Amino acid sequence: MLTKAEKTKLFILETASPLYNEKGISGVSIDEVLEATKLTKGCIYGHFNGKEDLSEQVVDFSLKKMSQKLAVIVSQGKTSKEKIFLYLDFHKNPIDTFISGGCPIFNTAVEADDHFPSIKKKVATVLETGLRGLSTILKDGIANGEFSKELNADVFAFKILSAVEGGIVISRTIDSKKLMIELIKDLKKELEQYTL
Amino acid sequence: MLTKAEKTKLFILETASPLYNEKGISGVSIDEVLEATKLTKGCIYGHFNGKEDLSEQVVDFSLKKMSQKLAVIVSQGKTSKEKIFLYLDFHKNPIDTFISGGCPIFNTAVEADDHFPSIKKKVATVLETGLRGLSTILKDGIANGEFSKELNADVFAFKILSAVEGGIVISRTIDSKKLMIELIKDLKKELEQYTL
DNA sequence: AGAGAAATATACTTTTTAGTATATTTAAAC
DNA sequence: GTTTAAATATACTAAAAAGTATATTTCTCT
Repeated sequence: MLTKAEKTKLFILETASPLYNEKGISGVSIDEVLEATKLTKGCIYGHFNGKEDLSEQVVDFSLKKMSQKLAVIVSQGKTSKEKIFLYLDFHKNPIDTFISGGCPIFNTAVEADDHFPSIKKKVATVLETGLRGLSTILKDGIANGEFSKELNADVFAFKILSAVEGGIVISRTIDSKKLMIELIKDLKKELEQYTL
Repeated sequence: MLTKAEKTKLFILETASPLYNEKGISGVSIDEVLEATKLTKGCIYGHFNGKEDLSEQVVDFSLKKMSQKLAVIVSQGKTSKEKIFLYLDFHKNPIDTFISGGCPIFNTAVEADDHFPSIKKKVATVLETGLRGLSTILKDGIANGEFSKELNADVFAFKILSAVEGGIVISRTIDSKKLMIELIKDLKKELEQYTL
């Protein structure tokens, strides 16, 4: 059973998570978190050591939540191909995302890049794990005869991840998921070419 | 000839541009712009109506600068294939970018997405223009017999843009351009498959 | 159920950041 | 070159945001 304090902390993280994902780390003030949670300073500062600590923990929470979700999605697939297809299909709706505001991994990567070194490190780990995950699925597929040896797993993993994440941002900005859906179809077709 | 005021304004935009690109709109304070330019409040507020106006004009400046650069790059190519290859090659070094801090179009797209509607509109236009540009090059290539009719210009344009932009962000975060270089090779190879 | 500890609320201070009023300097047109 | 308008600097005010001290409530453990 969770103690009240643990529940409250989780509630803060859950509530602040979309806020940070929409507005970015620098775009969110403590007051906005108070407003969103309807809690008070005493409470927030009881759970976090300050703005920086709060930001880091919220970002961490979002990154973990997103990573776990993707891991679950992919794990539903039996074959390697199914796993990749599930991963792709998960991104069919870039407008309404799992956490509101787009992909937290990517959003954080863009913002942390040049001025949040500790957070940048965390995102780097998440991205590297994601890349390795996709690449491993593809390599397994090659090993068990699903895919041709011609398939370059590392590069195709990077291609999928880059295209999907990039596609989300563009789709959200131009407010249309049409091209995203076609991109996913296209990436599937590309993988099919390597299917034995 | 430029008047002194015009020069100063341009100098502010030039100097603030990488700052905004690195830290994001919400991450930059007026004081940081003063520090970077070594100018004073009176001067800045003489050229801009406030933080919002400054932000918008800086972002606008960066977007224009980047778009123009890309247009020039692409225009160097004689054939459609050359144009696309030049566009791809331009992104071989995602660590040291044209404007420091990555691609301003993409960075702005991510941040403006949910809480800077007027800026979001501007980025949307830039992205749409970029997409149309790439797509037109591909269609021209099909029309003049460079590429097969099998090539879906709109989708491939979106794929290239998404993958390249996404690839930049990932490469910068994991601090390695290795996969980006391979991605570019791979995208070239993909286009080669449609070359007649 | 009651005592002690933890969590939360309230009211405050400090710091940071944005913005303004006014003086001074510099550029451009005559 | 002098005048006038524009550009820039200085010193200030206002607002917003972060952070703290202390009181009160609510859990949790015996």
